[in-house]
Amino acid sequence: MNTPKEPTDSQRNFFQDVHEVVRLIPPGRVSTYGAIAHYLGARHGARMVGYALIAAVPARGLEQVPAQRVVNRNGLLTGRHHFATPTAMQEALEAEGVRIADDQVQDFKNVFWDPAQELI
DNA sequence: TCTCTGACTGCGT
DNA sequence: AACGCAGCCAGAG
Repeated sequence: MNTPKEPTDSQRNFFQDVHEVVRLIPPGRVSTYGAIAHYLGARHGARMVGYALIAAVPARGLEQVPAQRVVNRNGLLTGRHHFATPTAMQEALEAEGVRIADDQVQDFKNVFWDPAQELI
């Protein structure tokens, strides 16, 4: 059987794959949806990466999937509204040493962590 | 069953 | 340089 309870192994695999990459992001560093999508093959589209994070909702365990370390290509905390609190994402990053200003990561290029380059 | 939106990005005009 | 559009896949109405 194919476990009808699950949508499809392929989809679920993608979700878990994203979670794994996000989990590999070191503290004090941030990554982007596009970087992760590209690392996975860029065939899913950055959108799905963000969508996968929704399934990874930190509400279940922030340490399990540090989605706060994932921002858009502009270094903007686009998904902060999805956290338990609108400032949870910012505070979580600041707690790790990442400076945030106006919902935007400072020195983004400096704290940017590319899985395809660092996690070769 | 069809349509729309959504934690995005890159390209074209 | 700035603005707009199309592409990616999946879940919800």
